[in-house]
Amino acid sequence: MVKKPAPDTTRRSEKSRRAIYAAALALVGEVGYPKTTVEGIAARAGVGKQTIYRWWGSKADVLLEAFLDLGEQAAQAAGQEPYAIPDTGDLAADLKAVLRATVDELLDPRFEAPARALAAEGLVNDQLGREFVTKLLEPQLQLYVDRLRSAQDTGAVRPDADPRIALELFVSPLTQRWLQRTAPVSHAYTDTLVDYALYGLAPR
Amino acid sequence: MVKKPAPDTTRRSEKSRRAIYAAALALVGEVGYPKTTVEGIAARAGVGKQTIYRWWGSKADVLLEAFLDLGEQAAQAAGQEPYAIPDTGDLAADLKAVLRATVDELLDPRFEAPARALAAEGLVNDQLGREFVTKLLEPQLQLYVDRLRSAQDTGAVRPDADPRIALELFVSPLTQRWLQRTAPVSHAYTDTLVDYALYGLAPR
Amino acid sequence: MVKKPAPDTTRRSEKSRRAIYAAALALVGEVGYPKTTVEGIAARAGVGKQTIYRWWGSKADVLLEAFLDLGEQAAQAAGQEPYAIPDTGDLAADLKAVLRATVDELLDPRFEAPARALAAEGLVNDQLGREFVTKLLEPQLQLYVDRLRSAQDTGAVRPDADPRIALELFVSPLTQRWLQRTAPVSHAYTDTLVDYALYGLAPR
Amino acid sequence: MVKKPAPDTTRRSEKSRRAIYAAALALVGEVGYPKTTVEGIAARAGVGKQTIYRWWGSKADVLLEAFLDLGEQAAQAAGQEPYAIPDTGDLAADLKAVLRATVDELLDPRFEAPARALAAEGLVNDQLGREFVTKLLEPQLQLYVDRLRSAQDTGAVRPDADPRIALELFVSPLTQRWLQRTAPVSHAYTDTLVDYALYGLAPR
DNA sequence: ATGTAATCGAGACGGTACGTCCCGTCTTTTC
DNA sequence: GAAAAGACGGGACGTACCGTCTCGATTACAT
Repeated sequence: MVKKPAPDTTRRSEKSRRAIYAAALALVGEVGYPKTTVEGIAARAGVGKQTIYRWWGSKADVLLEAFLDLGEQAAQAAGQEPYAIPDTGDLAADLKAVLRATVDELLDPRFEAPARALAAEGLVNDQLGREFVTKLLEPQLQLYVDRLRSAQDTGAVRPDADPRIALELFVSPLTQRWLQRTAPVSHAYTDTLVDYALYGLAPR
Repeated sequence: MVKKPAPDTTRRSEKSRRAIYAAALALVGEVGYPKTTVEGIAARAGVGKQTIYRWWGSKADVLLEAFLDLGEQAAQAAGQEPYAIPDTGDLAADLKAVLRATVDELLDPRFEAPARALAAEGLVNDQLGREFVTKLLEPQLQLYVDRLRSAQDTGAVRPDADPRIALELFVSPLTQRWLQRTAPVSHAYTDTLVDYALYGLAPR
Repeated sequence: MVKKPAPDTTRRSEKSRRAIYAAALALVGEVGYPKTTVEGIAARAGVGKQTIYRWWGSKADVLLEAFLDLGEQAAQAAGQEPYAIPDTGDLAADLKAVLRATVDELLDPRFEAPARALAAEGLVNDQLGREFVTKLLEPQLQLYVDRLRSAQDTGAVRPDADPRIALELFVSPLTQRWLQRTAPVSHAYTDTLVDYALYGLAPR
Repeated sequence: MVKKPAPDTTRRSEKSRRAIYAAALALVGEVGYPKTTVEGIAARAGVGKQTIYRWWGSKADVLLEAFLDLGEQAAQAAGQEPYAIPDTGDLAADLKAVLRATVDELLDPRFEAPARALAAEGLVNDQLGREFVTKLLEPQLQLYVDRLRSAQDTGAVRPDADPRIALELFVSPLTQRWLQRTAPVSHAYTDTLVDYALYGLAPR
């Protein structure tokens, strides 16, 4: 197998990289992912196609990095953002707060188009799906695992519950509603999810 | 606006339709959705491209119909299938049974590739997403709504719980694990989901 | 070896073919052969690139056919063209007349650019060179062979002279001057060539 | 207009220049002129592309210089070569001898590829054509002019013949046969050319 | 039983985008 | 300050499919 020689990262044009990120995100937002083309990104970024192919393997790769970068930018802009779920002692309140923030983010049009596109591509493209999950999804989910573990310590959650599964009770429904547009998402909705998940559907 | 005259359905070639379904499903399984092309389907089905464009609007449409047809075929083959969730009086048992069957289906390679492809396309293509949800997803979910309503009548589920949200506690996690491959799905997993959803994460 | 299936000639678009010929000749004339691109020809002809690649293997092939067609058009337009060198009995006069006509043609800008381009490409591209020679050059030269043979019958040319070589004495110098622009060509020049060739450089 | 400052010739790397010549000639011989690229020459010569663009304007320029250099090398290697046509008093014999040597050179594969490539490029590229003719062709032809002038002094050639045209009678046919491959070249062929040119085609 | 109109397999067509190859320029580091 | 290295913006390559458009050949209905 002939591996093409890796390009020299130290010579890379930062300006072009930023322009490519911006163009990719803009195009996905404006014309949608399927109509976003490498050629279009290059033209919009004022860049040669080869500059894209030199550093990325596909438009999906570009978009993933652009999206990760967007997340970092937003994080920095928001000041030192916690990267942890608050722990006020009131689990229900903490989860509801975080999920409300998540809802707001999901409804932000700047995030929506690329996030949806990446999720879709990840379903069908194994390699990208793997990256999407490990780089974006898992770190988020881990925060819930941590908070639930803490709740188990204080007795707010049953000690035998598997936190990795438990978090799915409120996270997955939200994700699915948003991705598949089966129904609108709202703060009331996520509040309800938390209540159902914590206290069960069966009468107490 | 000139609407193209609807073709004469009575003259439609049943043989071609079936060949197109078969070719579409086979190709999606073999080379994946993105590499499946209308041209490829036509060639494999021994059919002119126009025959596809005459009856469907895109490869996604073809695949959706092919998949619906596949479902019907499977249903008929399986004899009278319930199209309802059993109601033995034991809600937990009934849900676990249905979800176990669902897991088995999701792991069937014949279903996996096209289902995943359609889900992915639906995320990014509004019109198809809508159809996917209404024709495939909603009917399934409605069965859970019905069963949960019945459970509310018998007092097994709190009367104030919204069944449409309640079902998401166990259905969405399964869907997401399967679609995004965040973790493997199994009978044990869905059993756990049902328990958590019914009895809550908080200690009783 | 996988030979791609020959396209169906009967379905070929005559209009596109003509448009491609016209575009190719125009572009070679306007921007020169090296800057003439398949893409440019397609755009100018209002044709998809594939339509060119379906019927020709390269821009050189296109130009060769376009040029042959141009010759046929011109021939038809000129009414019954001779396709033979006149035979008035006066060999010198006949050759001078034909060569003067050739000079006029070589100086016609409509012929010059494509002819020069094809000659150049033929030097470096064996396959095209072969075609250029057999389809364009040889038929022309054969006319001289015929006329010289006739001259040998009447005693105007030595019977032991090889006509195929003899004709080169006046044809090749003209060709080379024109192609390589070593010196201008004119009626006087070709007249001189005929005289030198017939009567020799040595004193009589 | 800003003319780029001429680089400092005294600092030029002789080693690189030689390597570039060698690479250019080798590549033209191996893959042909059209597939010979500046990038390829640079890589093969172990040289940066800029080093080529600093000293030459195009691959044609490089090849022309490389070819001229090759000629000088060959000349030096062959010992002090005459750079004049021998003058034994027998014009026919002298011309035949020189033309036989020329035939040998034309058939030498080391000369063939680059010479043909340069001739072809010259047909289509005015500037290079001009250089090719003045630097390579004309000096050669001038030798014939000189020898024919001398022959006119001794009465072996008619005094009113224009030597510049006369030489074309035997030189151009040879050139054309070789370049356009209309027919093979050989010693017998050039001998015949000389005879025909000197004594004419008409019976004496 | 025949005429006729629509579907069918086939595939050429005008296009768009692909991913690759080079162009000629520019920048960085080394000698 | 030339040289090796190679990233850059750009343009064209030749290919793959798109969705539309003719072509006969077939087919199934209305006469």
